[in-house]
Amino acid sequence: MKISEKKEEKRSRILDAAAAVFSKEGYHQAKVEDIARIAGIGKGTIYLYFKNKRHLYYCMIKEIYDIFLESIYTQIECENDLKKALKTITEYTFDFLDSHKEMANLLINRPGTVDEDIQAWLFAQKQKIVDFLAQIIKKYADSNNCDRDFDSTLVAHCFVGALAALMAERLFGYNKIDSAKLTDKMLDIFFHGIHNSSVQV
Amino acid sequence: MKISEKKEEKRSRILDAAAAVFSKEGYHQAKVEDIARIAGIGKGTIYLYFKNKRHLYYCMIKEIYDIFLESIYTQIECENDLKKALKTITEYTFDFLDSHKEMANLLINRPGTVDEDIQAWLFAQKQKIVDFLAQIIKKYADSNNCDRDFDSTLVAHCFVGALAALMAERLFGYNKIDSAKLTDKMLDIFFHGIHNSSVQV
Amino acid sequence: MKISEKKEEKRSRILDAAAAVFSKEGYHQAKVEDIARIAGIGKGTIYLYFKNKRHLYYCMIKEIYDIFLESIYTQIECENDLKKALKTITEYTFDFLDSHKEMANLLINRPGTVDEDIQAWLFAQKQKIVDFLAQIIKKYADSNNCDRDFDSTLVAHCFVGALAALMAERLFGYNKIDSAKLTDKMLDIFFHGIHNSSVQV
Amino acid sequence: MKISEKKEEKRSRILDAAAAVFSKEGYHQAKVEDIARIAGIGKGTIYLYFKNKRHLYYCMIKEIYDIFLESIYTQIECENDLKKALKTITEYTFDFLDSHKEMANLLINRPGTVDEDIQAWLFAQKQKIVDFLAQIIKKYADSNNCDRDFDSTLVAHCFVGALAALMAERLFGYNKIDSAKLTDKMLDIFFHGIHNSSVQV
DNA sequence: CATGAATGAGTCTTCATTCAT
DNA sequence: GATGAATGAAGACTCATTCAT
Repeated sequence: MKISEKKEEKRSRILDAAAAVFSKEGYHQAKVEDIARIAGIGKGTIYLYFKNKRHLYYCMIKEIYDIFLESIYTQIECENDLKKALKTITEYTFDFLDSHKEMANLLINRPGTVDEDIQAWLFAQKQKIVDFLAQIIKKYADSNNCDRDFDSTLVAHCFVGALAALMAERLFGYNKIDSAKLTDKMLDIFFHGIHNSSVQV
Repeated sequence: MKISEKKEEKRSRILDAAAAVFSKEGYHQAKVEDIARIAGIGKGTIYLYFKNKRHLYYCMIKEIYDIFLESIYTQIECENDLKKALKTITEYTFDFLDSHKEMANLLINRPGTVDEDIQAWLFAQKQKIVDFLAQIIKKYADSNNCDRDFDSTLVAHCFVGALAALMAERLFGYNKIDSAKLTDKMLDIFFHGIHNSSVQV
Repeated sequence: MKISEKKEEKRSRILDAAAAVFSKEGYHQAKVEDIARIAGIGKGTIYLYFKNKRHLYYCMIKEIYDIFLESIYTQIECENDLKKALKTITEYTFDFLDSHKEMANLLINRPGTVDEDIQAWLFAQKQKIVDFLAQIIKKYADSNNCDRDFDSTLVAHCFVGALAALMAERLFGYNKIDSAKLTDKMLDIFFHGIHNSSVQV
Repeated sequence: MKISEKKEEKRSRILDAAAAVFSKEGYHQAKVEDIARIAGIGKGTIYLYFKNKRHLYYCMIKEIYDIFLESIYTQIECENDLKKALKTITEYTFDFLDSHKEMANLLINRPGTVDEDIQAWLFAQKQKIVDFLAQIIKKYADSNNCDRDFDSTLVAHCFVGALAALMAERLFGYNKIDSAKLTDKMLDIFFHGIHNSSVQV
């Protein structure tokens, strides 16, 4: 127990260091030796925990994704109101990335840097998010006897895309209004569009 | 004149080869030698036209962006109807990427691969697009005496994000409906949102 | 006593494992960790018995040589008939290597793999064998009032060389006739040469 | 023509340097960088001529063998007298190794150091020599209506083995009598054996 | 005593870049 | 101008050895 805890703790230290270095330098510029130094361990030790640099990168990204997705799922699972669900997701996303700035940069601006396998994996992850969203959007549309006919998957893609764009923007300093307000604004557009509804009345 | 034409032509050949290789391999996997071979010239010749690999990459991306942006601007400049303008932009974007698939992949999935400078430059380009869109959206909102109060820059970000997401999706095979239909669907969501407006009436 | 017996037994297990691994992989490809695993002990334990990898290799080879040489000496020591002595040596050598195939391969095909010291030691061992043979050949020549004038050391070298060559051949599958027959054929050549003696008569 | 000559010359320089370094250090201790330095070129240049260290080693050994074998074949091809043929081979072998001492050491004492493929290749080369010898021995036996019944391949193995043993001995300083005398002594043993023929008369 | 987690020295190999021709 | 042979800096990875437990 103690040993496996220790190993887990060291593995975690390596992943943290990897996150820091990969985020700052990008995959190719990052040096394994730097990651080791920052983790406070020897170069060779990394290879006791991860098969190679690529594998370390993959594990690091995977962990971030897993934490993120699991958290989202947990928060949403009992929510039946679409607006509330999307609000939760959006706000959580903003907050999550606010507290993982470097990783956010990596994920948003340098995603498929390594090779096609990892690019495909990242794509699959995004697909999962989109499917999840599409599902709850569909439920909403059905339950509201919505007369409008929209492709919920397409809607989900747009939503995720918009979210990603706003996060990217946020990362570079613009628009540091708090996440709740930003969420409200974004959802307003998403739910009502930009059409001047007053005209319709 | 003849000489400078020849030079221009060779420079162009190099950029094309670079686009092909960088798109397929990504920046770091791409080898200068391969680019030279595909361009049908000697390795050293590339260095007569471009300072180094990084510069070649930058020039190549810049050219794609310039062609793309200029084309957009030209098509839009006299358009006063927002819907028509966005439709033109969206459709053109889809078509452009359909005919530059490899570059699209590069730009969407491996953007800031090289270093922070290029990442910043790419960010600036995107900003330009967003600003341009925000401007025409603003004009639309003002001219319609729109009662809704939305941040046109934020709207522009969402629009660009959604567009990017749909293009990424398109690249990987889903949703091969023609660009005109996809554009219509997307704009519908963008203008009217997903809210069940029938309820409101 | 019990303890030292236990130690001896463990040392022996390590040497056996070393023989197996070194034979299969060669000195440089062999990993200390593999030897430890096969010996069923921890990696560090090996270093309680042997100073380092090189020393382990040396001890292992030395043990094989010691067993081999001692056995030869014992079998020969009272033999006065050269032909019988050589027959015994040759047959025993073939049989010994038949039952230590991997080691045979190592000793014959990858002898001085490690460094000059071990190479020199191996050379000295071979020298010992040659000297031993030369001695009994000399005795034979003297006792027979042999009129031919041959350098018994040179003869011994030739004999050992031929023996080694036939063993190498044997290792790779050719000539799987039994060792007794092979011995007879070889000794016939050695004693009478290939000259057509019938012509002389 | 000039270029290919130059390339050939450089390739040759690398092979010479490789022979020097590999002979002195053995395959695994040898550093590619040292070979480059001794060849008077940059480290990377070696990789323009040879796929990798292993390939360089293989090419180097192969060249030595090719020169050696071709020379032997040429000298022997018209020789019908076995004794003269063997004399030529033996003497040439001694002289060749006298003038390629380091390589001789490598070939004799550290042959299959690298991996099983190279070991197998070396074995095949030796086989070729043995077969060649066996063939001329057979011819001799047949043409002399030799009444003795010996396996010419086995004889060839013994001969090659004896030769190798004497060369090994020679390398370490013993027996620096000239190659002609050594050859005579050895062939005498080989043709007439050690049996006291005087007894037979 | 025994262990195996940790270490880091050591090396091959790649490839952007240069420069003599 | 154009070339491509030559270069060497740089970095991932291995594994013998140590030492805290």
